[in-house]
Amino acid sequence: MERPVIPLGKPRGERADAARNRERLLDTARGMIAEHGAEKVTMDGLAERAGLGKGTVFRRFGTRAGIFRALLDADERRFQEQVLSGPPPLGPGADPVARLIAYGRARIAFLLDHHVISRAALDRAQPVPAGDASVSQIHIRMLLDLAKVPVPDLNGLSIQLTAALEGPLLLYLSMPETSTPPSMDAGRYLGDSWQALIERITH
Amino acid sequence: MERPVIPLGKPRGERADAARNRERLLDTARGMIAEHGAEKVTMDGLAERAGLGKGTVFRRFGTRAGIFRALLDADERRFQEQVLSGPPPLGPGADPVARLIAYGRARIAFLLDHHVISRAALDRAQPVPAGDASVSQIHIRMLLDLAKVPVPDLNGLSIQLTAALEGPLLLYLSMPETSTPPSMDAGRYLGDSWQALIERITH
DNA sequence: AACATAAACGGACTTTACCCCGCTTGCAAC
DNA sequence: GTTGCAAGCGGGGTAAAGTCCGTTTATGTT
Repeated sequence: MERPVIPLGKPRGERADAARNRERLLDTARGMIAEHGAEKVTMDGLAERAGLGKGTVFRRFGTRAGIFRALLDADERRFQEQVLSGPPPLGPGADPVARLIAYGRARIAFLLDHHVISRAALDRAQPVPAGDASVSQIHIRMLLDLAKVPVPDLNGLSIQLTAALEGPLLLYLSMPETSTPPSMDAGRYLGDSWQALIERITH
Repeated sequence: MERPVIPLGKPRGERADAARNRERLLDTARGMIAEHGAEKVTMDGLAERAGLGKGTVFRRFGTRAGIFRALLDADERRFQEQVLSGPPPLGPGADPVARLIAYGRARIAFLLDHHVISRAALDRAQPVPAGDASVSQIHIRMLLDLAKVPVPDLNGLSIQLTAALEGPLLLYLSMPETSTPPSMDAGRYLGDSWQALIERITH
C-alpha cells in the first residue's frame, strides 16, 4: 500500500525489446553502409529494412548523425580499452612521450579506418561527437602532465594538440596533394608529422 | 560571316542581372541572419524575401552551405588583405615568429566573430570550405619557412598548426569549461594558448 | 492472473534542401 | 533595330529529416 518515498533506485533500465531493436538497427545500418555507403543510409530506408517504424529509429538515435555516433561508440570503446589497459607503448607502462606518440599514431589509424562513419557523424546542429574528441583530449592532457612538459597552460595545449591530431581527418584538411580519399600513406604521413610535433614540443 | 576558331576569349562574364541578384541575395541573407539567426535562414524564405525564385538561389549558391560560404568569402578577403599588406606584426615587416603569433590571434578573433556563419558553412557533403583553411595553411607554412624552423616536414607541421588553430572553433571543441557560445574570454584564452604553442615550437 | 504505468512503437504529417525544365532576357553581332 | 542564344529565372516536384500522438506492450506490483 505504502509508496516508497524514493521508488526509483534505478531508473528502470532499457526495456528488452528496445535493446533488441537497437541492436537490430545498428546491424542493419552496418549492412547498408557496407553495401551502398554511408550517404545512402536514410532513416526511412533503415526503418523499413529493419522492419521497424521510422518513429522508432528516431526515438533510439535522435538524429541521423546519432546513428553513426552510436556505431562509432562501439568501436571507440574497444579503442579506449587498448589505450587504457592494452600493452605499451599504447597502454600504460611506457614513457609518457612514447605513449603520446603511440597514441597519435593509433588514433590516426583509427580515424582513418572510421573516417566515413566519423564524417557522417558530424552534424551541423551539434557538430562534435563530443565523446571522441574529449576522450582524446583528456588522455593527451594526462600524458602531457605525466611527461612534465613545462607549459603555462596544459589545458590549452591539450585542446590544440587534439585539434592538430583529429582536425586534419575530421575536417578533411588537405592531405599532401591529392583530394582522393585518405590512404594508408596518409596515415603514415600524418603519424610521422605527429611524432615530429610531439618530439618538438617535449624537447 | 566567318566564325572565329576560338570565339570565347573570355567565357563571357557574369550577366549584370545575375550580379545584381547575387548582391541582393547576400544582403537579404545578412539581414535574416541578423534578425533571426543563421539556423532560421531557409532557401524558400530567402528567395521569397529577396523577391526571387527558389531556383535562382540554388543556381547562385548551389547549396545552403554555399550561401554562408559566399558570405564568409567577402569578409575573408578583407581579412587576407590585412594579412598580406596591412601593418605589422600581422602584415609583412615583422619577425616571422611575431607574425605567426599575430596571425593566430587575428584568425581566432576572426573565427570567433564569424563562428555562427562559419559553422553554418560546414557541410557534410563537402565539409571544409576549402578556401579558409587552405589560405591559413599556406600562410602558416610561409611564416614557418621564413622563421627557419628546423623541422623535417614543413607541410605536415603547417597542416597540424592550421588544425590546431581553426579546429577548436570550427569543431567547437570544448572551450575551457562552459558549453556556452564562445565569448571574448575564449578568444583571449585560445590566443594565449596559440602563442605558447608557437613559442614552444620555434624555441 | 490481473492491473497500472511508463516506455516503446508506427506511420501520417510537416518542413526543408535540392532538382528539373520550360520560359524569359541580357548581350553582342550584324 | 533585329536576331540568336547562352545565361538566367521561377516555381512546382521529390526525397529525406524530424515531429506528433494515438496505440500497443513489457514489466513491476498486488
